[in-house]
Amino acid sequence: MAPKRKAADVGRSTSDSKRSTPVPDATDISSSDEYSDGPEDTNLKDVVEKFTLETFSRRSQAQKTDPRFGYKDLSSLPLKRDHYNRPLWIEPVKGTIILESFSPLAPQAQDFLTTIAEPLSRPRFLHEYRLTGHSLYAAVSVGLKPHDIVAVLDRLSKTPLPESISTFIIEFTKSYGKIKMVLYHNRYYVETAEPEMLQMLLKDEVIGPQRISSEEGIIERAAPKMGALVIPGTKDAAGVRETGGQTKSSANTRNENQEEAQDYGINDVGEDSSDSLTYSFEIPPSGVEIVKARCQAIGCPALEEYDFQGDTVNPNLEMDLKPAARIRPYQEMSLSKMFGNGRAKSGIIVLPCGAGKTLVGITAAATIKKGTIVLCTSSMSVVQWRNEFLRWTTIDPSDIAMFTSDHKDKFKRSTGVIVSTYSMVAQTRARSYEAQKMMDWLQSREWGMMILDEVHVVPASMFRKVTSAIAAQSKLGLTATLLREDDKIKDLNFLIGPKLYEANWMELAALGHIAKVQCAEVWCPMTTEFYSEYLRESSRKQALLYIMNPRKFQACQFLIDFHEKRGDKIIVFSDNVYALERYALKLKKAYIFGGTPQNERLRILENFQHNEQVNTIFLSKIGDTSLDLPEATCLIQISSHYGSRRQEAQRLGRILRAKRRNDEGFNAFFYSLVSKDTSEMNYSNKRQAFLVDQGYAFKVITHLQGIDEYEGLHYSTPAERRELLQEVMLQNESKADVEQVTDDLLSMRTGRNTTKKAKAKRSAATLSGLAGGDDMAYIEYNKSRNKQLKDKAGQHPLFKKMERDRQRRKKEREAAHDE
DNA sequence: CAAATCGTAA
DNA sequence: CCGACTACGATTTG
Repeated sequence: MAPKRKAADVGRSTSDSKRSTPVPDATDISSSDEYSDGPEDTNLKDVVEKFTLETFSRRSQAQKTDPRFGYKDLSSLPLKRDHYNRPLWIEPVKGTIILESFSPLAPQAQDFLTTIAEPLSRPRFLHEYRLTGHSLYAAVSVGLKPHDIVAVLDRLSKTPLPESISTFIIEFTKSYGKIKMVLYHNRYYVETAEPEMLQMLLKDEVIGPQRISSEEGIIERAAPKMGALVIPGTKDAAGVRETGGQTKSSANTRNENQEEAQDYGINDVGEDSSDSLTYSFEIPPSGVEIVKARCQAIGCPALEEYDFQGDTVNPNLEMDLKPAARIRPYQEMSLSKMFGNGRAKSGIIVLPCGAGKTLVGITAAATIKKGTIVLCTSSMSVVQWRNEFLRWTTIDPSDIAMFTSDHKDKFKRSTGVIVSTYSMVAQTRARSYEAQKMMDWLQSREWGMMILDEVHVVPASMFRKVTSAIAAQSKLGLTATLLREDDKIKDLNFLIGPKLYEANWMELAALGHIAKVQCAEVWCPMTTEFYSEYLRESSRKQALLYIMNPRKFQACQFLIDFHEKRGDKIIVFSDNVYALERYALKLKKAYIFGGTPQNERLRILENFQHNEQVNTIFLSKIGDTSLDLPEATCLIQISSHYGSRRQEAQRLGRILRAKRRNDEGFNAFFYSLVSKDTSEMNYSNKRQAFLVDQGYAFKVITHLQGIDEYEGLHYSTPAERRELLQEVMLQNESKADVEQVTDDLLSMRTGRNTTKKAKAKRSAATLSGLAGGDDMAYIEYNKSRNKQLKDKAGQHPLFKKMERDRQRRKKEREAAHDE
């Protein structure tokens, strides 16, 4: 049986001809009975396989393929006569599209490609995209028609569009975007433009029963049009621009490029022909999740759209952008994708940090003018969102409320904007009385839109609950980096919606919306003392060694000094708190980490921003997300966590919004200090992958110009370095000590052997859990026991260590305070 | 305010 | 492929 399945699988694994493969092929032959068993069977299978179309094409390709190019060798494809006028290379096997970004058509092509394909890498000259199921889903959801996609691709391609690609597009989009989940007068409808699709849905075993059989039956409606909707803040709204006929018809403001683009058939949004009809049937609110899940399972995900203009049930919110507020072209572009057909689509907008994500969210809210809920990751950003709302819109301050652990406002009138955090809403544990009341209130009403800030955190198991917990008619996700190191990012397609827009960092930088950045990786050799220790140690201690590498310290010191003299404001990042502290103290700079009290943080940041004397601060990874950093112009990274691309991007984002960015020749600087020949190099490469794909070039600096003549470097004598090494090793040993001891402690206390030794550093309360203490009495016992143990702190090495940590933190706080 | 607890990233 | 490991934030409670 096994070989048979194998053959079948091979037949099916063609990425392109998935559905169109005719049935009588290898599968059929091999499954006929006379060949099904016996030793020659496998032999025969091989023969049969050899003659399948798939193997054949694979082999013929393999023969021609230069191994250095792999599947990207396109040399066998015929070129069109005028290929030099056309900017695209389309590769038939994986759907990779290469764009020559120097082509005159590149700007239009780029708009088009970001809509239909996933940008993989966009360095300077050649941009790489890939057609995927998801990207096509996104494309049709903003209103593109499959045959238009094929036509435009063919027009832009240097080679005739591979058959496999056009089949792929047509086949995959056949079912996408056909089904819409519409909330109309506060009732949920499953809507489609094709009667056959409707019949199919009604016959479906899961979806069919959900239908509410009403006297209306199947409802026919005219498809919605953009109509008179104008996105506030755009030039249209201001009436500055003389509107041509086409601008009127689809109020996405077209810039010059797009008008040209028309010649190539790139008009991507809102071109529904006026006489089309839609068919829909009603389902109960409780069925929405079920139907969506089912639609996804049968391969035609339902789009969510909110006909907010027709919504008369939810009260309107009086809110408008202030007349002075102008949104930038790319923000406009992203919003036009969202409101393409006069309804609000759910989806995700990707803009780099500092490019005004908040304003996009606010403008969307001001367009819909319904109750809006904003979710962010920290309570800091809650406050910021509220302030931004007040800053950009005419909203009445009493109409915008916050819901965090210390603010539990409600708005007085019937509707408004509420800003909260994910954890507040996703919370499963006991809530305080107030919070519970608040949650009930949140869940009892319907929201016009849910804005999800930093949407890449949503796929985390806890946070994904918010999408179902709160009844919102449309969802807008905002993020700078739509990537995670796990593979949950694709879940967003169905939790929120497709990616509507993704900006190109380089382009924004060129236009001056974000700062230009020079990225450099500084390679610091290890000193011999440190390197010999490095070679001997286990990986964890190695990390400390390469972070504390004296040469790296010197490089850091040198760079700080160099940039301070240039008048830059510098942020130094270190994920390792110990190193952070050592560096900062040695260089006499302020530093902030998790243990720094709130008021202290504010004071330091305040000084950093306004005090001429304070030009450098050290931050732990606290600075990645939850700190409202004043603008900096230079960033130095001395240690970082594993290979987090998102973190790297986020950190870079800290210098993108520099106010001086439009000064002539202004550059922001991003340094990554790496100890040579250590595992740090690997991490560093991984981390940079995203930025490199965005088009940033990392320069490698092996020797800092002028560092030799620099006076007053720390650790310039062997004696100093030995001292440092000793300290570092001591730090190591104390940690190693604790692990050893706790190991013993655990086995002693649990009577179990040490399979769980890694958990040993947890608090004693957890130990009771490990011991199998499930019944309450035992836990209680352990609690009091814990107290006893705690009281004895100082006697046992574990508690000595804990005590030391406490003391250290206290001291740090004091030290920071004195500063 | 500190501690406990849970959740997150990678 | 799953669990390393550590630092951190938010919330609630005492």
